[in-house]
Amino acid sequence: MATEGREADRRSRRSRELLKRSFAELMREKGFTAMTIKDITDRADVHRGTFYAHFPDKFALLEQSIRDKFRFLLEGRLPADAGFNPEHLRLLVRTVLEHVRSLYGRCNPVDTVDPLFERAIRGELAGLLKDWLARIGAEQPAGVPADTMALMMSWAIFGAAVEWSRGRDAIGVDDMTDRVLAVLTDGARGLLSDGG
Amino acid sequence: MATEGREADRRSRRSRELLKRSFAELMREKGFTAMTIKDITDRADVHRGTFYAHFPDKFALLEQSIRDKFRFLLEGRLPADAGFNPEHLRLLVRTVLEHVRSLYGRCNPVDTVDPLFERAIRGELAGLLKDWLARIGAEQPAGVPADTMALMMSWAIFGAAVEWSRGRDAIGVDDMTDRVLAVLTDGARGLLSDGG
DNA sequence: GGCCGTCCGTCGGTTACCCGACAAACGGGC
DNA sequence: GCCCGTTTGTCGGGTAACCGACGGACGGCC
Repeated sequence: MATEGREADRRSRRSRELLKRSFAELMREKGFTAMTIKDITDRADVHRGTFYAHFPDKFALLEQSIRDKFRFLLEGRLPADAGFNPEHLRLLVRTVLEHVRSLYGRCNPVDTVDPLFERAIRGELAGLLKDWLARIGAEQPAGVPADTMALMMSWAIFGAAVEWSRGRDAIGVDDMTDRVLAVLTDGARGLLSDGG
Repeated sequence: MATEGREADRRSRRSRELLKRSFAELMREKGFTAMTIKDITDRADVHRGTFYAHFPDKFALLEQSIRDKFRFLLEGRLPADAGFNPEHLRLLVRTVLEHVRSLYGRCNPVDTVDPLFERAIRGELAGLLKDWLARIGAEQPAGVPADTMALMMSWAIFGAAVEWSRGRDAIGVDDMTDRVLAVLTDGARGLLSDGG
């Protein structure tokens, strides 16, 4: 499986890259369900067995390619050395909102791979947040470990994005971003302290 | 070394191809003497040691690439199932004449790799002729084995081409082709029988 | 002269990959 | 139902490629 480590053996990196590339091409040409493992490996000029050394099945490769695409999107908008601060968090939230909406379009577009998309994007999101938090170093106020914090934030952001994408009463991206940020930074404190 | 066999291991074929491709690119970009083995393998994304598993040195790769180019040129002009007959032989001779002239240009163009070019093209030529003769099957009139016949023809054709390329008194390609063909098919019989 | 950086060619140990074959699951046609 | 072709996922044995290090050759520079 090789763990996607970035300093892996040269051969491993190459095979992975070849598989991803040919998968992307076939995605455009005949779509996900139509393509077969052999199609992918033939085009990548790689033995079929090698596929299974890298991915458990076709779905894992799809998920990986979604993650890659999302990561690529983020790298284009965020500075390379981005950390956990209001400005970057705003950019992040906004990007997720737009990306999810563009995927979900109006109705749910894809047949059965829906939860796969969610896992992929949420996973990438959580990973990024975890990195940011780790770079700050300090523990969170209430002794919450960074992992938990990152995970919950990723769910929150993603959930908001999905809900917003489906909603008929579409408020603007900017407004929605504001709301999400407000919840992320302050939580429900306001409601608990003075609300009923 | 892997003997260039066409049904070799997939990995072998791929590495070879990557090396050749990156060699060709570097040939255009910085030339033969300027490029280093590491340049080639870096671009091919292949370990330096792998290079030596395929080619003894840079010169062997150059020779191989010349052979490939010449073979490609021939495949474009000759039918795939070409055999030993007057029409194909004429095409072959003509192609060699033109190719050699285009390489040798006016003066000798390349520094020290001159004999390398000769070996490459002659070798390819002899191989092709040997295939043709083998497909006919029958032995030659005087019991000359096909190998010898092919080898001598290749030297003859190539020598004529070189001489013609250098000659100031340039007769046309067609005329020269005729002459070469005449010698190839009839040898010096005419001179021996009635000439002095 | 001596020093240094680069390139060459080779080697031993490790690993990712290839190959062919296998059983199992699926779908389509009779 | 049964049969058949295709795809899937797995496995054992063999091998090409990787990696890192080595000694040596070459050229530039002080």
